[in-house]
Amino acid sequence: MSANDLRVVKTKQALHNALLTLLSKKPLENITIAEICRMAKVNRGTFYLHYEQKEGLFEEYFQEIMEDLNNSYEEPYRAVTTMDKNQIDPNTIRIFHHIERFKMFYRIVFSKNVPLTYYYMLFDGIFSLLKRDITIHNEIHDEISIEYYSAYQANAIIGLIIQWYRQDFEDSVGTLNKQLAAILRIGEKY
Amino acid sequence: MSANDLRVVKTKQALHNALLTLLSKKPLENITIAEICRMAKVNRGTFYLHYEQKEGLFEEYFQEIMEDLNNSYEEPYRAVTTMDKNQIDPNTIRIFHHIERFKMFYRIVFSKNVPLTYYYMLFDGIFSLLKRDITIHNEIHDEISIEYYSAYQANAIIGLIIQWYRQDFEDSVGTLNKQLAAILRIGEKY
DNA sequence: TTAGATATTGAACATGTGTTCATTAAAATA
DNA sequence: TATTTTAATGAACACATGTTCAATATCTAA
Repeated sequence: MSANDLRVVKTKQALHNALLTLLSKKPLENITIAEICRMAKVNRGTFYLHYEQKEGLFEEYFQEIMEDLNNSYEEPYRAVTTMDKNQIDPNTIRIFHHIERFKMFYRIVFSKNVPLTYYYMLFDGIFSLLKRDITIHNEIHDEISIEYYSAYQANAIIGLIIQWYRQDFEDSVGTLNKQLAAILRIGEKY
Repeated sequence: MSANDLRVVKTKQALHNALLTLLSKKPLENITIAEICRMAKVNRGTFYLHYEQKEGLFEEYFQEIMEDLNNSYEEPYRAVTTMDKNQIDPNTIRIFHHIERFKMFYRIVFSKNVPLTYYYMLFDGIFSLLKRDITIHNEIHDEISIEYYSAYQANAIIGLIIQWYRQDFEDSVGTLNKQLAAILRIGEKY
């Protein structure tokens, strides 16, 4: 199943377009494989040649979005994990910008009938970014595992995003940034 | 559909037992509604009279488990959110005990093909507990929303659990408690 | 205990899933 | 361009989903 074969490229493109069209009309959970194939004019058997479930198709979009997350990150967010938390400029925290930018996708990712897979993709994305920074700045006690610490921090941020999502992303990106900055400052109060 | 009607009780019991038996043999995702009904000797139409998906059936178990979480909590965990983080006795953090106790269930909850619903049920459970404590001790700046803060802390803990789950719960409960205590102590270093 | 209420059943239907296989069409490459 | 390789197709299969409806069985309340 050579990925360069024009036939493969054409088929996948057709499926992508069909899914995107359908997603603009109804949620992923109500879209059937048969439906996607009918719209893409691709044989249903061919679908199974490339994917196991419709979720596999959706995941291909997700990859691109995760790349944007990586790009969004770059410099800025790492400030959060460094020592001088008072010095954080909330506007340098790019992750909430990224979520807002792909709001439409994240509404799917966080909807309750969708499989956990997408959640894990987001988690892994943030996890890697944080882990890299934490390792670089190795600002950690011996007693703490970098894995656990990264998982803790990554999912904490997703916690904010869940809360945000549940109000349909009504708060501004600035609000989210400020909340995060304030929470991170709490530890220092005492 | 009176919940007291003996016929209803009998039907639900049969479905519960069937699901439990099947779950001991294979993951939820590979169990079909038709299969559950065959085993329970309940008409498939009757299933749809009570539930929409097999997940609805599973959720009824989840309720009981969430009650255990509430009981597990009680006094102890609240120490985590109080000010003197140095004083935490890791053994008072009961949540990881709870997870370990229902390991078998949480293996399902965290498996990637399962819908997000269960994750949210766990999240909401921890969220409420934390929110209650945070409100009681109201140890928070004006600038921080209790909702966001609770979501942050609740999901952070689930982050640890995810990491734990991914190593198939090999670490001991004590290890998890120590990791959490150590992480919470970090903020105070500076 | 009986009469009325209602949960359960079985059958049927249109549609979706996941798989197989021989045939056909389109690509790669020599 | 001709040949070879291989992706896509269409048809068929057994099974699952979700829904409807009249007939039946079982409960509740009088």
